[in-house]
Amino acid sequence: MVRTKKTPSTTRFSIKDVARASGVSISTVSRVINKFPSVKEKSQQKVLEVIKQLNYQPSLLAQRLATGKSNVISLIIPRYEGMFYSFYLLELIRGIGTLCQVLKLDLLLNITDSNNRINFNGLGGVIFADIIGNRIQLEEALVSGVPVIVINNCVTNFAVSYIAIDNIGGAENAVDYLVGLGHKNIVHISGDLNTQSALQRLEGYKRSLEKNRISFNEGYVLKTDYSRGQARIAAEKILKIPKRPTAVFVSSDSMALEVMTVVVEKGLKVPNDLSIIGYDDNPSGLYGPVALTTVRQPLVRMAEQAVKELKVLMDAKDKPKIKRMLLQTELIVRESCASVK
Amino acid sequence: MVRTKKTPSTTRFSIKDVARASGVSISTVSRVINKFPSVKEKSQQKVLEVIKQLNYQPSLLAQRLATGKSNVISLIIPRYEGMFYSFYLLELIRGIGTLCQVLKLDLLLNITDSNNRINFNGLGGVIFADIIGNRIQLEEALVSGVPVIVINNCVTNFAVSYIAIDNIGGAENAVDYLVGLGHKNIVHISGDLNTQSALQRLEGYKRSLEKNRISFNEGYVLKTDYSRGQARIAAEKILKIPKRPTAVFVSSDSMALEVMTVVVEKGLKVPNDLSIIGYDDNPSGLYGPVALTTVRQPLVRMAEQAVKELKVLMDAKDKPKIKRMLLQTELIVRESCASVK
DNA sequence: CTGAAAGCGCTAACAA
DNA sequence: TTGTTAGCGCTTTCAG
Repeated sequence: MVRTKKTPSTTRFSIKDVARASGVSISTVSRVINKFPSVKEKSQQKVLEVIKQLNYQPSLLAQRLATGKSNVISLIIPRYEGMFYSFYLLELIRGIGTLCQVLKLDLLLNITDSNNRINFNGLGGVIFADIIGNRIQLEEALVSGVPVIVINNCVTNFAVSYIAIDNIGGAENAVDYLVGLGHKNIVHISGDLNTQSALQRLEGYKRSLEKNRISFNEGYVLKTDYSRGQARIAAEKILKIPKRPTAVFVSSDSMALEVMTVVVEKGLKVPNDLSIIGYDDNPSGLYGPVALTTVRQPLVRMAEQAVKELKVLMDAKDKPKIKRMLLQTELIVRESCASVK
Repeated sequence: MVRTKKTPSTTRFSIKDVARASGVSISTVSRVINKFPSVKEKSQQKVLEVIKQLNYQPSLLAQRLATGKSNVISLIIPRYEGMFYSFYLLELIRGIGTLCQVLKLDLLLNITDSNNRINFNGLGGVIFADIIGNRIQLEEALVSGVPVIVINNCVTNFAVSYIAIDNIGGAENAVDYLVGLGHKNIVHISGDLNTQSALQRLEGYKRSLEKNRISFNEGYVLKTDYSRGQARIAAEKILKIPKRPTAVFVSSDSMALEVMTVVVEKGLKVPNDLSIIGYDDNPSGLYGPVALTTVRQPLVRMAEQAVKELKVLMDAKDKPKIKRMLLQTELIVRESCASVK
């Protein structure tokens, strides 16, 4: 029976049209599309020609439905205030997006908070760009059975693969560097301690002190929410400490820059009056009164690794075992730290 | 005939399972899913219950294939060097992503250059985040018939809706402001003149000069590729101009910051020795020796407008007519410009 | 108010 | 090497 003609959002040709126009069966067209070697040269030629002529593109929808496998992956981004104010996310998207293009994966973006049920049905895989505030989604993803990979967070309470950055080591190196320059009076401006990164950087700070036999002073840890405003407050506090610290390890570059600004405002000099070391290798660290010494995280590499690993999970026949990777940071020495005698 | 069981990437329940478990037909389940009013209270209850129990989620793929309409939109991002070094893109993604979530649109990300054929089949709509280097894709999209909207570029040679920012006006205002402060000797550091934005900002600069009866001097336009490196070179050239300019209008904040750094390095003062005005309202403009006066673009609003407009196109029964919108900028006065007597 | 059945565009046995 | 056909999971007439 003839059905009323549908009006698809984009009126295009289907495999049937191609088959008809090239005088072969649908299957043959399908074979050509999927590059089966068994198609006779001649038929292939003809089909390819028609495809070009009609400007035909196979419907991904139908392909996926038929094969039962999807090459769509979703990048799940927490709708977290700080998220869009770091350049972290952009680097991530760049890394993931670029690699997806190469691997012929479709990248779906999902900016979401915990109130949002997301439909994992039909997804080939999922990447969580951090999981702050998205634990529920992670749980649901896991239950649904899609391949999942978590980025930038060492998730221990779920059986899931992750790829993160060695924040503890990075922070430890940074403080070690300061100690190496002769500093003993080192404060730390921490980020939002609800985030794992801030927690780990604080831990790295402590470890370095301990290793270097410098006693840890609770009052030397200034807590912030990663915002510039709180960085400013912290900086002012630091400058009021009786025996003024000679160095500060700041949990993010943007905060470090704010600290630098405050210091300069007070008529003091960086690095002579205060050495500052940041974290992130944010490009804007190159501006400011003096170029910021900082810790670089391999964000793009982390992103790419995540996609590669996800692809492995997606292609795996049987359930592969969980992988947990930690990427190392790199100390970027510029001009905001001086040695002290 | 019984087929070999498929192994879909995610093994989940189908509408059939729900139908069976609730003792109704597939159609009834479908009606419940789609909130048809004609379903008997009792059946509905039962179905809903089973759905919850099985944790069933309808396959978007199948839905789309069956209805012939897709609520997937693709954001096409040129793989353009500068793209990922501005915060433009992040703001865009934030605006678009957030609104998509609200409107229940799936957002696909497509980072691509002109070598890449993208499959518009199955897409509900397309947004071009600028079209530098993606003219071919735009053309193909238009041919394919998907609803298209272009952002940040006044495309005149294609019959397509766009929503862009009034760069000419923004630049003109900036220079007017400088003139208002008494400056007559104003240079311009332009961006990559292959981009429309740079071209328009240059145009705005010229218009302001003309309007204010200041003669235009070709040598007062320093051309760059929007990079910091070239900004530095430009800044050095400016400082060598015999009768030193008193103000500079820079085509981007990041370049303006570099100029500021150079000026400070030479032992000069901003804004007393040189007034600087940027463009973008990049958050990092708040750091640096002095807070940067700049031109703010309504990026998030532009992004949201684009999605809204695209939705209109997607929902339209008949072909709606082309819309072209220009959003106004806002001058953000901070401390990098001084008046001159 | 509900069910049967066709069909969306494609893939993948199976048979020829 | 190719065509036939069932079926992916859903929507949508059409009949009841």
